[in-house]
Amino acid sequence: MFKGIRLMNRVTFSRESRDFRRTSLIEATAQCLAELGVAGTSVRAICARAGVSPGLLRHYFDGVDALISETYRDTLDRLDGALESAVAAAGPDPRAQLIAYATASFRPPISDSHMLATWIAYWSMVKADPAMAALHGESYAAYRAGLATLLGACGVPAAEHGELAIELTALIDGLWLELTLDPTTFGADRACAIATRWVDRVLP
Amino acid sequence: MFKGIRLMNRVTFSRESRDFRRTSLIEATAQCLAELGVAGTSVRAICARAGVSPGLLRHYFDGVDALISETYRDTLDRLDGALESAVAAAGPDPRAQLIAYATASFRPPISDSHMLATWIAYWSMVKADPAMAALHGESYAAYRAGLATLLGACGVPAAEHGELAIELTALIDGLWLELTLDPTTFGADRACAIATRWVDRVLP
DNA sequence: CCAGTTATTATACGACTGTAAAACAAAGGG
DNA sequence: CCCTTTGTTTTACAGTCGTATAATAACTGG
Repeated sequence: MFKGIRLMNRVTFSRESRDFRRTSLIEATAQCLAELGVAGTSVRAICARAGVSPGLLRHYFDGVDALISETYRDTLDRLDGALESAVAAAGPDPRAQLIAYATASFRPPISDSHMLATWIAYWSMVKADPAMAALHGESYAAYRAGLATLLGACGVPAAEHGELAIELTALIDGLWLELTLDPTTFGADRACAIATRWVDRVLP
Repeated sequence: MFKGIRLMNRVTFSRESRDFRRTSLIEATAQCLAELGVAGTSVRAICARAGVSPGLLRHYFDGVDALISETYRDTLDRLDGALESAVAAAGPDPRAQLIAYATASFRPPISDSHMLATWIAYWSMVKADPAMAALHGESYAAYRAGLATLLGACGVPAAEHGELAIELTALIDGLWLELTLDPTTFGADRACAIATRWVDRVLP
């Protein structure tokens, strides 16, 4: 009946690879941010979610800030993947690809009412951490470049790519922000319709 | 030489009215959020900024969350005032008024690179506090209603006011967000130009 | 099987948090 | 001048934070 019970009750554990642990912690971080917000996300919450003890975080990352930074990088990579998938699924028509790229932000996995908390965490750090600011700048530039390419394929003159890419990016960001802040104002379908209307207004 | 020195060194203080103290604390909160971000804003930071001791906050507000909520309300009131001023300064031309309303967000006092931290604090609470969510909803609806009125004055058919108001609001929010996140991507002038171009594309 | 390596747990630390409440003193009125 | 009211300071508390580190044990190779 008492077989296997330790007097000191230290938990048994299994060793995992460095990659496995880092990935688990990154995923746990994203989940905690999304579900608990910035205020509820702590070393203890993350490690509990990852199924490890709190001291482990500092073994694999320089600190909790470094972990959040890596999580941001991971999130951006996933977003890139989602955008590529959306465009590929749209088929060969340039207009359809542009609309797919533009409206991907209003669908899972990019849009989820929990994602605002995640982005709030990242934005908080962008102003304070040059590495995060650089990540943000690169990501934003890449997104706009993707839009510019698709606008070009739709016959928009090259001289207009830059401004229109900024404009459409801003429209998408603004719609996404309100969608996550308050999904009752308008829903994903309406956001898609608005973005599509913008595209059709602008295309030659 | 030792005249006026107390043995226990308790600080001298002066009494102020309830209104004065509440207003001081609200202003101190906005300043702390803007300059120190969410992570750096605490009861002690706010009260130091307001020139009072930390225990005073709980005398005048139910807690730090209630203070931030009031500060949000105050911020929204100030924004309303700034929008009204911008429109009044634009003169009687409907197009000029619409553009003034739309571009006010890219100029002080609405746009300031420190304001992102303030909005991040508010957004964090919108998802958790129904009163804050209600404030947000009312504010957003009022902003859109203002736009719809100005669009109407410019000859836009009534049936289009709703969608166009959402679209322009989103564009402004998205431009504002990027402007505060990274002012090097494009500046206030370029944001104003983009918003103005949208207006002229849409007006009959 | 044993020894060595190192992933992991457990624990402690200093610092900070928001809140609570006793003590003090500013201010006004009698 | 004295007393009362109450705004304000001071101090304490319980709790949480991220980090550091000693101890333990999982695992592999000889």
